This record gives sequence, structure tokens and C-alpha cells, in this order.
Amino acid sequence: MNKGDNVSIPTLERLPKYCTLLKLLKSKDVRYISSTKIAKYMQLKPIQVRKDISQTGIKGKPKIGYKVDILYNSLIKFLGWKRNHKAIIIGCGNIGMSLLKYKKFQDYNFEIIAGFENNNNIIGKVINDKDILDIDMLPDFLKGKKIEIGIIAVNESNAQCIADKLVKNGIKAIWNFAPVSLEIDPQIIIQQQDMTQCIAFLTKKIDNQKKCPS
Amino acid sequence: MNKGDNVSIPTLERLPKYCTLLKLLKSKDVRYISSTKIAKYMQLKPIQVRKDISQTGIKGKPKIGYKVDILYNSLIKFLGWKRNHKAIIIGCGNIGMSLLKYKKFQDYNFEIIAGFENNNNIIGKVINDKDILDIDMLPDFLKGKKIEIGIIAVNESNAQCIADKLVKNGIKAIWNFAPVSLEIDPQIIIQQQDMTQCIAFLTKKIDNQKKCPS
DNA sequence: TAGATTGTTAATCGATTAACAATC
DNA sequence: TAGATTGTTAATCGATTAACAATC
Repeated sequence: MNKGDNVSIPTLERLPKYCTLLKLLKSKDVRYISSTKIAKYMQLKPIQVRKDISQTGIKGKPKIGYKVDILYNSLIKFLGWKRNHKAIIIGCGNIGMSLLKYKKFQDYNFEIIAGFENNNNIIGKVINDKDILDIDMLPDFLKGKKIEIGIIAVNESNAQCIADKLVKNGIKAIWNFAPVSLEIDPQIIIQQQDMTQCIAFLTKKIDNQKKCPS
Repeated sequence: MNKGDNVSIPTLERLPKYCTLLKLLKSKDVRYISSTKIAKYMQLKPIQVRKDISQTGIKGKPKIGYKVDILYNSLIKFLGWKRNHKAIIIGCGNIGMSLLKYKKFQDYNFEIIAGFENNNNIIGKVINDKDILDIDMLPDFLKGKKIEIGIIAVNESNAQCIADKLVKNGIKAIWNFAPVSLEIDPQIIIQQQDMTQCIAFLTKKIDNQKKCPS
């Protein structure tokens, strides 16, 4: 096991934000950056930035800081973004469609290669160069294609059944937009995308502030 | 300050999931539920469920557990979902449009009442009964309307400027879909919606598993 | 050189988990 | 009643933060 393989989740979630900033700095021809400055940009503490970076095994230089291009490249590599990752979407309704259309995934070498549907009015469409296919073609489609990620954008009642189908056909990771907790082989990586969490955060925080205006 | 007002973020993010489950139980006429069973459904530990629930001030009964309808109602109330929360969207491209179309927000008493754009080809459209208006009309539109949440779905380079405009016009909370960290009055509640986090999680976990297949 | 910055080691903080008395 | 379950208090675990020697 490599050094950074058991990186903590909070750190893992901050790393892409450093990438975004470093990309910007690169475009402005900034050569070196210190944890102090990164922290200032991102409203974090310098020590946390250093801890995060050190978790990935990247080294800086006292007094100088980190070399922008090296740090950027190492982070991209660390996150696995040097390599292409392929995904398919199941469910091409409102959410599924917007993901199919989304162009920025390619910035992360993340590629949605097709959509799947059971609605005949939608099957056959081509969105952003990606075919929408009949869900029945899923098993055949996945054979030999090295697709690692299945994005579930169907409704709650169908999510579990789709998840089972994906796993059965060799999918390694699931990104689930349906608001249900999937029961699934723990070997499979699950990322739950829960709108309700976001709404809860917003509404609760607003209401707290109303009660105790400072 | 009420008891649950400083509820921890991890707990706050689990509460809506309990709501989802309780709603299902209610529809099946289940009257009582124990932390043990909730935990089983959601792949958590019973003690964590009890701790979460107790943070909201809701009480259960030894041996019996929690009354489903009371627990559900109390959680909804706690999260602020008894009251209507109004939002507007700035930027009606791919992401903004899909949020305008999304019907399930009403389940949480969360209401997007309009969209704003600067593109003349989009201004004037009506999506899901919601008008898309010229961004220049924003200040007038917000006057006296008690809109608390601004959803930013414009590109990176415009996000900060839109955020400033929203705050200037009395918005209390921002849900930011642009991949930049906004610099803003700390009084304002910010929820950062970061696709890159999700992608980082998926790609890194997949690559770790490749290296050490168990 | 002097001083800013890194990276290590230790301290603190907060969330999760455990233990168990109270109780329906 | 007996036993399952709650809720409290304490222990553990892990992430953040602090302190500081090493160093360019």
C-alpha cells in the first residue's frame, strides 16, 4: 500500500480545490506558492494545507514553499486524473440529461460514454455526442469495455434494482443521485449524492440565524 | 438558543435520510420504530441513530422506541421544512435549467421562484412555471419578496460578482454550484456544491482498489 | 546572515462508540 | 415479570491545530 492510499475523506475532498487554485496560478505564471498563501485564498489554516499536501507524499521546501507545476501535477496524479475513467448513466430524465450535457467532466479525465433509459421517447437520442440506449442493452454494452463507474439517475423505486444490475455486470463504483441508501457488496465504492442534505443544511442554518440574529 | 441549534454538521446531514426512511415507514403504516431498526436500514450503528435523534431534542421510550409520525414531524420541523423557503437561480445554463425543472424540491417546502440570465436567447422562457428574467432585474425583483436563498449556477469567472450582488440585495444564504471559493461576509450561509469532490472520491477510491485488490 | 516556511511531534478538539443504569 | 430499548456518562478514535526544530 502506497503512502497516500488511506488519505482521510476530509483531506481527499479538499485536494481538488487546491487543484483548481493551482491551475489558476499556473495560468498566471506563478512559479512557487506557500501554504500560507494557499490557505489565504481558500480560507483555511496554513497548517491544514501543509498536512493535506503531506498526506499525498508531496514535499515542499522551507522558505520557498511548493513549486506550482510540480504540486499541480502530483495532485492530479494522486487523484487518479492522469488516467481516463469511464462512466455510464442510467436514467436520462432531468438529472441524467444535465450530466450527459455537462462538458467539464473532461477536465478531470472523467468520461460519460453513454446513457441508458427505458422510455422509448428518449431512447435513440444523442446528447453531447453520447447515445442514449435501451436499458436492456446494458449487459452487452458493458462487456469488455472497462467501464468503472455507474451513475444512477433513476427514481428511488428503481435505484436498488439498477444498482444490482450494474454490480452484476462488473461496475466498480456507483454514483447515486437517487435518495435511497443502497444495499450492496461493500467492495463496491458508493458515492451518495443527496440533495436533501444540502437543503437541510441551508434551511436549518437560515432558521437558526433567524432565531438568534447577531 | 434552543437545544438543537448547534447540531453538528455530520448529524445534520444524516437527519434528512431518517426523514426519507420515516416517510416510507409511515406509508406502510408502521407505528413505532427503534434505533436498532433504523440503524439496520441505513447501515449505521444504533447508538449513532440515538445520538443524532437526541441532538434534536426528540425523546423515545425505552423498550418501545420512537413513534413514527411524531419522530417524522419533529424532524421535519427541526430541519425547518414546515416553513416555506424561497430561492432564485442565477444562471440558467445546463445546471440552472435542471434545477428549475426539478420537481422534488417542493417535498421539502423549498421553492425556486425564478431564474435569471444575461443571455437574450434564454431570457423570457418559462420552465416548470418559473420565469427566466434578465439579470438586470434582480435588485428590483428581490425587493420586499423575502427570498432567502440564491443559487449560483453561472461560470467560475462570474460567480464572485453574482455572490456580491446577491448579498447586497439581502440574500441570506448561497448555494454555489460554481467551482470557486467565494469571499463573502461570514454572516452569509454558504453551501458549496462541488462536483470535483465527488469525482476525486470516486477516482481515488477506484485507483486504490486497483493497486491492492482484496 | 536573518527570517520565512516546511514537516514532525505533541496537544486539543469534536465526533463516534462503548458501557450501563433507568424504564416501559 | 423479564428483556429490549432509551438516554446519560465515559472512553476511544480521528481530524485539526499548536509548537518548534530543521532548513533554504
